[in-house]
Amino acid sequence: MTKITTCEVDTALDLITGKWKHSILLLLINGESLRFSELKRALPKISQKILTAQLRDLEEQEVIVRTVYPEVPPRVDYQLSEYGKTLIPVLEAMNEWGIRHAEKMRTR
Amino acid sequence: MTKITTCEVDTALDLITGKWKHSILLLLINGESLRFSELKRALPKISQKILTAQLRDLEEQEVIVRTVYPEVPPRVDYQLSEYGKTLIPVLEAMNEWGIRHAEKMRTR
DNA sequence: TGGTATAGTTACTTAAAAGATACTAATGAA
DNA sequence: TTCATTAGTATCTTTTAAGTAACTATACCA
Repeated sequence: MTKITTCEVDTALDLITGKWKHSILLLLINGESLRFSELKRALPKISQKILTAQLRDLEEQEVIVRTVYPEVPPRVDYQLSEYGKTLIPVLEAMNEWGIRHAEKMRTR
Repeated sequence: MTKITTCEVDTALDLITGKWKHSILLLLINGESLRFSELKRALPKISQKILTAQLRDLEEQEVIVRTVYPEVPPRVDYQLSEYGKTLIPVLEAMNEWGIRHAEKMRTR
């Protein structure tokens, strides 16, 4: 077994943490490709500024792909990159743990 | 496949995020049981206040166990609970992803 | 009598993340 | 000519997380 190191875990955490990033990722996992406005609608409480910032972060890490269509009004869509898909097992592990944890907290 | 939900992922994230929590967890995974002062030494830049706060959080979620020995000077040690050990696969998934990500970023 | 050790607490400050609100460019449609 | 649409920016404010520094209790040891 490879030893788990703080540093490598940090790297993965950076991509998932923040109030919104993992929600964005999950939408893109489940919904294929989504426009800016669709993400905004799916996360009604996020502000445009924050949504933009988070998307830019994810794009910079090459986890999502941003496609601009030269139309008016503008159209931009976001999808998980092939690379981003490698995050799915990580989110799955967290999801499974979360389900068990919720159950545990419910029955105590 | 179970659908990954924001809410369950959130639960797991809460336990791992913050500047120090996952480092504390990793120390306890690798080092069995550690005293407050040992954790402090292992994380030289954390303040006592924050270390206490993070440990209390983890204890409240039943992820770690706090044992007080009625001695003077006081002795308190912390260890992963059986339940806490169920987090190991989650950290492992993140660790593996982190290693691959580091490699990718290095070779681009 | 004063110093040392451990595991904290308390009160205050700073930095980082997030939020609110108003604004823009370009085009077509009424 | 004005309005609607989309994907943003720019500025300012608030909230949350983290950090700093000083203080405490208790017993032992010199």
